[in-house]
Amino acid sequence: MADTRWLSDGEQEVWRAFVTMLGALNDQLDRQLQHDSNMPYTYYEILVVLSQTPDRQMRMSELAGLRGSSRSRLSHAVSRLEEAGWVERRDCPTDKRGSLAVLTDTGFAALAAAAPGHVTAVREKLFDRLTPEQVRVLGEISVAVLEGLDPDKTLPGCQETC
Amino acid sequence: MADTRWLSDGEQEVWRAFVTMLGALNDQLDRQLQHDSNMPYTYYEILVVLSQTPDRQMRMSELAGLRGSSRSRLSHAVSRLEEAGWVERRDCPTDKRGSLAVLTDTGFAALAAAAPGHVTAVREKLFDRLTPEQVRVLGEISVAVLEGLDPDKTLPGCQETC
DNA sequence: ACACATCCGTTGAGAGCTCAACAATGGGCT
DNA sequence: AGCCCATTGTTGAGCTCTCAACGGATGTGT
Repeated sequence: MADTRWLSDGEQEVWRAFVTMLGALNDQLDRQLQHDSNMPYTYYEILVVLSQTPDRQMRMSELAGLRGSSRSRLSHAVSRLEEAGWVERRDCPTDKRGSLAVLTDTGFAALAAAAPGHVTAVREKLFDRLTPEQVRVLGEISVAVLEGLDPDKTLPGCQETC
Repeated sequence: MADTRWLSDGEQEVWRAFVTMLGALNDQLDRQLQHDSNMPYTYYEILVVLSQTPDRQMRMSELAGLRGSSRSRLSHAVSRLEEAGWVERRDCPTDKRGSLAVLTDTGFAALAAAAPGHVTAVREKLFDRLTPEQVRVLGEISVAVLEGLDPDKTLPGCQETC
């Protein structure tokens, strides 16, 4: 461990700026959604995925895997979404172990109400601040980093969902 | 609100990749620290800031502001760090309202032990995956986004700490 | 001096997440 | 069939964060 490759001064600066930016961006987007639509960002993402599904429903396990979330986390989240009336659980017809998460009409309406504010925030905080070239490179970077991350999580494929 | 400027297809792709990358990166770095050194990333950051201070101590308020953390969050965190024996609270001599967070020798040792693993993880997961040009642009992007974020949080200046 | 607004740090309740343990089902192997 | 192990989803405890409220100190204006 004595031969740790420390970061150069330049890398440290980038890392520091990157981490600070990440934290602040997350904070502000999460706060916007929580304040205006009363849902945390992670729940918003769940609703989005369900809404893009043909039947507005999906196996719990698939839903979790698609978003790099643990089963436990998703189960807790869906319980909470159920209390809000935005999602319902249904038994999976083909696998007695399984559950389906189903987006309700109320849930779809809540999502539709939340989306404009969220998208506007993303645009103002992120895309409006960057040149097209920077946006392009940001995409490259994201994909490059994702490919190097542990086993599972490359970009979620669309085979099962589309 | 009817005239929301939605994201283009390209922007959606970048956003999706970016968010996924962010989540996975955070997850893995946090897990590494938690697993190998038994501290969450946010606590690690607190120790780092304190260790870079001349006296290894800082006002609670300044420490919170420097990292974009709420006072409440920092107070809870320092309480926890105190239980671990890594930090101590001391009264501020010039302001009877204030408290100083002081890094203990044990805390410094814990930080020194945690640093190599963390830096290695950052290098492997992030910098080793990127070209020098991508690193440069990532820095640009981070600064650009930071400058556009709400009032307080530009890059923390070094006037008060250095 | 005195009142008033502001700032500092803490506290407690509640929400979301992680982790380990668990019951129930499925699927492969003999 | 029966056995073994993997998979699915849930649960409860513990931790961190947020939010609102608070008591104490500061300093500002009159």
